[in-house]
Amino acid sequence: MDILKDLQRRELIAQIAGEDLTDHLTIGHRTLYCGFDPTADSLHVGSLIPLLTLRRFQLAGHRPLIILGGGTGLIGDPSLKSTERPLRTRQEIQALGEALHPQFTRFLDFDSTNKNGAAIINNLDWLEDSRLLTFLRDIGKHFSVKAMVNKESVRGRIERDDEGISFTEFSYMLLQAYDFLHLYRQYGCSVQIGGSDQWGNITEGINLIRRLEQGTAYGLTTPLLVRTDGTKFGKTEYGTVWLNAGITSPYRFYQFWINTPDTDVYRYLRLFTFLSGDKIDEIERSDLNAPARREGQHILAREVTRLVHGEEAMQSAQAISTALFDGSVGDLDTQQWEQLALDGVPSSQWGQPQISLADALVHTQLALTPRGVATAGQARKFICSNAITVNGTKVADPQHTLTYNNAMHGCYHLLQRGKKQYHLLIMTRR
RNA sequence: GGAGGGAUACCCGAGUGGCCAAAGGGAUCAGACUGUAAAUCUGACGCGUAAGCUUCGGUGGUUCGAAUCCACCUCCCUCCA
Repeated sequence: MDILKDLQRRELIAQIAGEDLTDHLTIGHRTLYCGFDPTADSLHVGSLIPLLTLRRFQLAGHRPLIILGGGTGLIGDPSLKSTERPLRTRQEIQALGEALHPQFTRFLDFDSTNKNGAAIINNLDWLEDSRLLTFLRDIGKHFSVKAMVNKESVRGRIERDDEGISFTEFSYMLLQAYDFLHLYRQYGCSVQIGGSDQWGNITEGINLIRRLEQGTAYGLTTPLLVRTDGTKFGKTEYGTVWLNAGITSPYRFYQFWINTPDTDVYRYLRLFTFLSGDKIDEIERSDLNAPARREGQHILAREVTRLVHGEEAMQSAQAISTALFDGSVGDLDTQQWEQLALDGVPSSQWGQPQISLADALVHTQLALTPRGVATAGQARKFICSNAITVNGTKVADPQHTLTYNNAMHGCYHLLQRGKKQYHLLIMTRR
């Protein structure tokens, strides 16, 4: 399989550095890398693009390296960022790095007995001990400030009157170039991939390798994802969609993909799944005949959730979705209710044997006014305007009261406002 | 330092003595239609079941009655030095 052709068909290539990259990848099995700086305690859906691209390369026989930016994270990448970031402490960076570590292992094969087994390497290992004078003489001499200043990734910061850039951040591209050089020397790593914001950093690395090693290295960037409606990819009303199941539940994750607009779904299938291009075209064709089925969204949600959280979590996310959106809440068993309570929907407890529906809507914050406050008046309005569903049944009676008796399994009341806002009220018994 | 203009609800913005809880637009939320979509239409959008209560930068004042008039204060903008 021609990996580049596949990537191209999937629209995964923004830019390529090195004209003969195809030959390079065809002639032999190569080592490539992508860096991830620990800027949060979880990766998010946006990180999936480079991560899955590494996997695509691995499936094509190449060896992927993940560089955990324990060193570069201490400096901060200014690329295409409009403001200077505050420095994080070493402890913070280390903690974030440790949190990210397990997330990488899911997507690649780390079997070291395989020739192309993946590895995770922390660039703190070599950046930590580099010596300032040596670095400035041996590495710094090969960088032209003029060229660096002209990089699109920092030009905005330099040209704007109201924003600046510290030398610390400005030096970031030297470190990343140095990483590439180090990996080229130590691991024979000849290809770097990254998001399109990394283009400048990647090409500097390639230049450095050419100058110091007379070697040829390559770069490939993936496009910046923008939804067709112009909103930022990976953000929802619930915030960023993270890969960590403890932060973004598998159910919420599944829902994120289910809600993909039609205009984006086939592109996402290409970008985020390992279904073949032909298969995806086929899905698109069949959806054209039956758009109401939204086969594309379901397949997308299934595939990506399985990939990130595993078969079991995907199944339960799917079961919860079906129960919630097809109004068959009564079908849920105790175990599924417990899971819903755990991370499926927001939930809270109520320690008394009854509560009026209106009060419950205030208590659970579902009766939110446009200003963002939950009030009794708003609760009544919602109930009277037919917006409230309790355990799958519309309730329009403002006097309705929740009790043990009308609860599911004696304690669960699934409150729903509108189509998508849920809250699980659990009535506890003393 | 001098001259002028301004501050209205989440945002923009109309309102210059009562008919103002305050036009209009956007955002948000709900309903209808749908496919857990888009578009569209309808409704809600200070708090309160209601009577009513609290709002128009702040503090006082004039008035039967103030977002509106007066005084002072705070902040913003423009022009002249």
